[in-house]
Amino acid sequence: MTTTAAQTFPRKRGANGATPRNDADEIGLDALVGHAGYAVRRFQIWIFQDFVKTLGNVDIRPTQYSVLTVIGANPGLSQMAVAKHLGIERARLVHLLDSLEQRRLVKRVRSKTDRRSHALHLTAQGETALAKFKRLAAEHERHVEDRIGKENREQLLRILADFT
Amino acid sequence: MTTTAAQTFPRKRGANGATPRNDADEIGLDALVGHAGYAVRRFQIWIFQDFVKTLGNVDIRPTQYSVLTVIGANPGLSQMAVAKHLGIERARLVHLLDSLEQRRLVKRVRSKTDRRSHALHLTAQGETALAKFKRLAAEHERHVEDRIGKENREQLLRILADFT
DNA sequence: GGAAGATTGTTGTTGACGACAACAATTGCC
DNA sequence: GGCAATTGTTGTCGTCAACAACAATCTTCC
Repeated sequence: MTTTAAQTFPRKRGANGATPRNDADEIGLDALVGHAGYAVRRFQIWIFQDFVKTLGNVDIRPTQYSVLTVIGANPGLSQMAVAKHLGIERARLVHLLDSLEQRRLVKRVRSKTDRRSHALHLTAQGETALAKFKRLAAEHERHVEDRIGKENREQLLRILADFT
Repeated sequence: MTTTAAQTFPRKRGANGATPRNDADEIGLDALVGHAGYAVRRFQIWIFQDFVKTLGNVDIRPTQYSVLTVIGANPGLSQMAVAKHLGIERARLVHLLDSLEQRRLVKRVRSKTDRRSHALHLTAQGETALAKFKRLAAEHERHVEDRIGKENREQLLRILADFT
């Protein structure tokens, strides 16, 4: 391995099974090393799974969380606006909101100024729920720190800042 | 073609729409900033799209590329082995290989030693095709460099090295 | 003021993907 | 020799991105 990297990490991951490393078979991923997309994809899967697991009790998935967070921070947004700023398709957002509205976390209010659009708001229940979700999300974020290291996480955020 | 996506961060991304930045509306993503998962997800989507676009002419998707690469580097692997080392489910690999075998890039050979399993090999055609794919993948990798910077890309790879 | 065009929410379809469950063929173990 | 485990396969389910079409509603322009 010419990779001067990875000395700060636990070598093997036993129990949690997130990383399927070579177990004494030593197969060469070779050409895949050096591909940013591959590393990012694997990491994204890991992070996603941990998020889902950590917020499992409250049954909130990453996309749902991002929607709630944006609405909470910007009440009255239209679906179009939320979709655009999260990079979600508006068609997809419809179902997401259907679900969140059924759970009484979000409500759609017809806009007075533009009767095509809906103004999105958290319900009172949604507000308190979101507060809880945020605590759990922070816990998840600590898992990330534990996994890749505090400084590495910060650098990651810095590097990817303008994708947010 | 080569829309040569974004050489040095055009502040706004108009056409390709990968990065939905605020267009003079200035909505607060606020709470989402600081979430590694969110940044990674957005980045992953961007990188994925660029890969698909760059390898669009040859009709190869990231997962297919990773399968071909691993088989090319380790001829004779079983499906189980490939699946495990790529973190793909063996059920899913079946369809991937069906497609790649139809395109005469890969062939399944019944193993002599274990007649349950298939030894996977690239066809001659598959070898030359993969060489071309690798050149295109390298081009894609340059797009990543252009997008986030050379050092940042290297740091990213270093940070995520043990997920590969 | 009204027709033409754009936008917003909605419904539906397609395809890639991860997660599971079940099954036949085969192998390994005792 | 029999029984559990493994391998490839098929199928289902739910998430997600990408489109396309549509009705209701603005906006623009003549």
